[in-house]
Amino acid sequence: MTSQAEENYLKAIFKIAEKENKAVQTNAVAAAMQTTAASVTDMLKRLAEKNLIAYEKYRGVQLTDAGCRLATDLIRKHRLWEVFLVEKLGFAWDEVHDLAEQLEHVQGDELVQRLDTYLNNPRFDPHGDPIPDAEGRWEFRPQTLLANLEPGEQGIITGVQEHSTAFLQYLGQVGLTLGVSLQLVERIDYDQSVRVRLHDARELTLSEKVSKNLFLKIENT
Amino acid sequence: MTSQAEENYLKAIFKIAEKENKAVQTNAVAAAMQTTAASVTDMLKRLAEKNLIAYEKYRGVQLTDAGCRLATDLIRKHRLWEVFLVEKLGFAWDEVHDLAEQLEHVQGDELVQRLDTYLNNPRFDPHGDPIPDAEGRWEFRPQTLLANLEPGEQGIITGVQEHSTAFLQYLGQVGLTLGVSLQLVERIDYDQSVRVRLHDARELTLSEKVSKNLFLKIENT
DNA sequence: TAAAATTTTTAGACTAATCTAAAAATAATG
DNA sequence: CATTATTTTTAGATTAGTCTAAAAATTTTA
Repeated sequence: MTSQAEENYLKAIFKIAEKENKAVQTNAVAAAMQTTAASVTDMLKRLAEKNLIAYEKYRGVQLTDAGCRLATDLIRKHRLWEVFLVEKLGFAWDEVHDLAEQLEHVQGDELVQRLDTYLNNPRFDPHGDPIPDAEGRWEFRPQTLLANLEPGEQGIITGVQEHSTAFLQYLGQVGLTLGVSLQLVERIDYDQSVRVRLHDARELTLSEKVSKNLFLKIENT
Repeated sequence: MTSQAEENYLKAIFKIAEKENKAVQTNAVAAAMQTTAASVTDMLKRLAEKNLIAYEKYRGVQLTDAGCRLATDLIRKHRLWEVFLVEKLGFAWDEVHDLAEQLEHVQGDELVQRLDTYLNNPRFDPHGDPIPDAEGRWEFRPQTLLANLEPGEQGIITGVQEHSTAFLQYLGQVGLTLGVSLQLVERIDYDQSVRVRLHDARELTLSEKVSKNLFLKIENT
């Protein structure tokens, strides 16, 4: 059996490993978990003992197949619960993370399977992140940052890079949510901000920061 | 903040206090929590420190108003989640206890409130137990044990005294669930077993044990 | 009401998870 | 390549929650 603390470490390691394709460093985990390197070292020993990670002193860690599977299951549960909270209970997309963080630790395969069915086997969560299936596989969906669009190109919002409450709330306020279609009108050379046109012809100016955190699926017009 | 362990103790104390109207004994808590008296004593000190119980050495405990409120909130959450699991996810009434036991510890007032609304503010859980409202109050519903019915009297099943999987499964197998209407045909003197007639004219013989664990609302015919 | 039985508490130890401070290993730099 | 700087690990403590075994308090019984 894995404790909640262990599960949280596994998830953190998985997410760091997703971005960098080298062994995950102790300090990176400490930063992600908001704790000290010493605590991380202790936990890494425990996880290695349980064969959930391959750990070599001073050399960083990698998830084993078992650890990777556990992490994937956690992410599956987290994202399914997020769908539930938004679709069924009517929470906003910036309100569900902390609740899902708790719900993902509830044990019960049957529960996850039934929840999945109840939600009609969603493949993406309310932030556009893919939901692993019962076998731990998930769908890859090609998407581009708004920052990489050429003027004139058009796309549908499919996800966010940053998940902060502030960013999600801002997007919600200006009417940018998943599925919204927009066209890049112009990129300002001076500060790399972008002017975009929405479906209803309304125009918005978005900072470079925003454009580098918003994913779109480019539409052929 | 209260830990899950603390919450479980509060709930156990609440449930024992519900039945006996004297101070709750250490050993009773130990039995309910399936642990030792020594562990209970340790926990009682912690809970007293937090003013959740009134504790006097060797004299047993009572919940304070704060402790009682916390216990009630937990029961509210537990029973709401049970409704969710049965009504929305299609679990059987004998499968939901352990899952609800985990879900009840998820923190978030907004979550509970929205869940309650989503489920149409149910007043009773799948076993017929009352669900406290957001203020901690619940509905009293007069009900009688099948064992106390007179021959000829008729009633609707409203709840169970015992919550064991075995009992619930047995009831399910013979078609006895909440809302089922039945009439007491005869009580056998020899072993106090009862013969009952269902709505569809089918007759069943139920042991004394069953009749002492099944609640009914008597119907005036 | 004194002895026996029961209940409860204390004492001391253990594990998981965390911390700070110091030591050790690795990486970076002049 | 020797010396900093950084990263990581160890050492030693702390807290919550649990345990066993023994001591203390209370209750029951003769």
